[in-house]
Amino acid sequence: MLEDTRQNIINAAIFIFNEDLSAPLEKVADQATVTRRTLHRYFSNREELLAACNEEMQKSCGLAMKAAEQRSDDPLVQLEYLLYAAIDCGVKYAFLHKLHHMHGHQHVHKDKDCARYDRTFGKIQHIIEKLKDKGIISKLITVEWIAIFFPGIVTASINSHASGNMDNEHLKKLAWFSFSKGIGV
Amino acid sequence: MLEDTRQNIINAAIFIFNEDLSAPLEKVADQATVTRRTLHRYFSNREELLAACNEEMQKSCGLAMKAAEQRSDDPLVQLEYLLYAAIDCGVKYAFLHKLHHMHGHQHVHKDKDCARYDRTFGKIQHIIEKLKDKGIISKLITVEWIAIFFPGIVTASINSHASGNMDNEHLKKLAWFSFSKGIGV
DNA sequence: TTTAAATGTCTCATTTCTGAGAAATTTGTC
DNA sequence: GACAAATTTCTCAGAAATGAGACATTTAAA
Repeated sequence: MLEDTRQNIINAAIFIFNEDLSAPLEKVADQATVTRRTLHRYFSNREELLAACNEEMQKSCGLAMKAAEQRSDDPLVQLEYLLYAAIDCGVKYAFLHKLHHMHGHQHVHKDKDCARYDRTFGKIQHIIEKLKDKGIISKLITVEWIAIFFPGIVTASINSHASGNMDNEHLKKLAWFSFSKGIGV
Repeated sequence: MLEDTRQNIINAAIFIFNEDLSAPLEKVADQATVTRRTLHRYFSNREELLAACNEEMQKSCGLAMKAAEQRSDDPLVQLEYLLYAAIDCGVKYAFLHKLHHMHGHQHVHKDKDCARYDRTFGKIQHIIEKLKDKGIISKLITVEWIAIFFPGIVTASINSHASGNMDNEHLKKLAWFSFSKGIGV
């Protein structure tokens, strides 16, 4: 119950902060159907809560990405699973990505947190390069663009899932179709 | 000069609010290199400023989309121009889209503002349907997904543009490649 | 160069957000 | 049902954000 509440608050925070980073903590409490007072017993301030969100997102996304990658040896299949995994991570992926690409955030690999982020998502870039070498992906498409395109597709899928009028598995298939065709596979 | 400042503040607000809707107004003022006092002389409160942002985005995006559409009669070419126009609108497009798809915003066509938004971007959906009827777009891809995919590509392009390491025209071409292939053209 | 408009500076009252103590209430467990 | 833990309720003080008045300074245009 104790850990439940804590986790519950973190999830609520990720959900709220993803849309409005400076939202009052009361909104997070409301989202978690908890009193602001309770929230403060778990997290003494916004910074601490944000740190917990970050930890949760890093851990959760990290595990999901790693598991996805290990499901196959074929880089193209890996890429497909990685896309599905990212979509499954949902808001956790979206918010983590936002934090690391926000204006004002200096993303440097030297930073512990950025390094961890890079370790989780750098795989994708690596796979892309491999596929490009093999000639599976059109040489005309730059790696930089694909690195932007991938999270673009993921956040699009998450938005679609949020608006709710679509079967999740079908959605993922569509996302993969658009992504794979979009990089010239 | 007077209208300059006003416009300047609005642009700054769109930029800041797009990333952080509840950001203190001081951040907007800073972004506009103006005092908070000056900002308040133009907009007596946050709500008024947001309304002005909305008006600016609607007007600006509305004109751009209309112009793009009129550059051709071929629906596929229209779609391409619409994508370019949306990317050119940049943060204005991104924030407007966000506002109308935010959790908590009930998007109903009856609402004046939502209707205006729909009038501007409904064209895209209409074109998609036309292309689908003609068999140019794969029947397997749903219109709902494309309606999500389009803004996904646009925001991806905007993010890429923001991170700055890419030529704008090239970026647009890549975006169009990924979008058109991604919908099965 | 003068003059009016616009902006900046300093200040202040008000509101909202934050963080936490203390007691009452609910929840889960034995 | 009794007990302990967790949460709520009520409360309050301090911090931050907001909105605006009064006057100094800058800017642009005649």
